[in-house]
Amino acid sequence: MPNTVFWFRRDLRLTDNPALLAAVSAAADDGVLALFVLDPMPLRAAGGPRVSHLVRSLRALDESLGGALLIRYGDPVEEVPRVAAAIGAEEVHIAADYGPYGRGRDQQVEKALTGHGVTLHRTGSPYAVAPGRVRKSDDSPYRVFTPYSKAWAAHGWRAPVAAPRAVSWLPAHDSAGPPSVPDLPDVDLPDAGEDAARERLSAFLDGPIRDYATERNRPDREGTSGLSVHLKYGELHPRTILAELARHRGVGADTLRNELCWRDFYADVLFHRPESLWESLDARVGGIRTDSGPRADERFTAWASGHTGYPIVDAGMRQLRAIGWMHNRVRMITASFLVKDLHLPWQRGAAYFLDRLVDGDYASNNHNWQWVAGTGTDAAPYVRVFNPVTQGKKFDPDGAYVRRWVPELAGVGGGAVHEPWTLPKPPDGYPKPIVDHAAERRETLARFDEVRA
DNA sequence: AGTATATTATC
DNA sequence: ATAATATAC
Repeated sequence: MPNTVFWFRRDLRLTDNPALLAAVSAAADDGVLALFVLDPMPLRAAGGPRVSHLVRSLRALDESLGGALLIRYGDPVEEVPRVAAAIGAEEVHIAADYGPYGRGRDQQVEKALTGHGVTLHRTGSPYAVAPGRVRKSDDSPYRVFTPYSKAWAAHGWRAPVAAPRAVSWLPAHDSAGPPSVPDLPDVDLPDAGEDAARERLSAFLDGPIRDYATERNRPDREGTSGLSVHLKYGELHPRTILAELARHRGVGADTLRNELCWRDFYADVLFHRPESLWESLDARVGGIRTDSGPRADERFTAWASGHTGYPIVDAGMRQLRAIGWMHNRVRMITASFLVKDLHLPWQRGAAYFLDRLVDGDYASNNHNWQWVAGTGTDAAPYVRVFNPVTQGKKFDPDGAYVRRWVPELAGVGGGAVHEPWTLPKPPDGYPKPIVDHAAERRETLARFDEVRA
């Protein structure tokens, strides 16, 4: 096998990725150099947890492979041709995702490689079923989740590949260090790397999966799978999870399988309709009146910084800012608040989430925002407006989640923390609600009526 | 995977 | 009186 360059996009997506692993293993067995050339990392403070996870993940991978990975951080359009030339590479493998979307950089790299005598391969899909594979009998894509999920289950998925064999690598000789990681808050971030991912999966299957269906909605407890970040960085392949789930029975296994199906479904939607990343799938609902201007900007800032006066919203936004992760239930609540209570476009919130989330995935994030906004594939016959107080009381009944992330409310006991404005002595330093939920809900319903008419 | 209101069940 | 269930938007 000739010398080979492997370019992985910002998301590694190597682990258990059959095509990529086969190519990497073959190259490694021949003693050729394999490389990771990455997009420039977002080094703003906002990306801190993400940069941290990526660097730790790469180091773990390097360690598991004997410490001989050549890792470069830089613009792939420049770095891939440079490295390919330096090692006389005849092949370049690109791990592409989402098909039409995201091909832009690939094409730029491809263009930069023309005339260098290299063969370009696109390999790998970080999904259980590759986007575009599950189709209706007339070959058209599914537009609704439930029929897709049935076809997805019927389609089935390959078994995950085995872990890579022991490999012998040429010594790394690159001097470029990793990007500096911005100062991170003093909280525990999840461990990075394949071993950590598999440990998390085992720990989840050993217990939490039993009550996953309900506990996953409790931000005050550790009831989620915690696997999203590992999926994001390719430390765990969905097929690995599905293979393990096959050995478990029950509603918990069914629920996680369904979540993985959502992930595949939204990637599939993006594959077929790449414009859906930032354009509303339902143009009519997407045309709803939104607010802009200085007052809207102030409200956005209050939302992003966690100062809306609605405790569950503020707790979520502060958790996101602190650790680059937010509980999924709270993601829905905070997203609903931005769109339905503050009347801001969903794209603004989606962009902020992508900027901050360590597990932020284009397809899942943006299509879930469309779901919340009512512009997505899910055509509910009613307008979903999350009530932040009801949701808080229901899913954080004791208020423990709010107290953990909103220190101004730490002294308020029990579920009353979800409506501090009703307390005889509202705590100092915590803002009053910046809008009245009941009034804004009516406003949203009225604006929906405008586009429905 | 929503919310508000009405109805029925349960203490 | 409060909780579970049903229904409409």
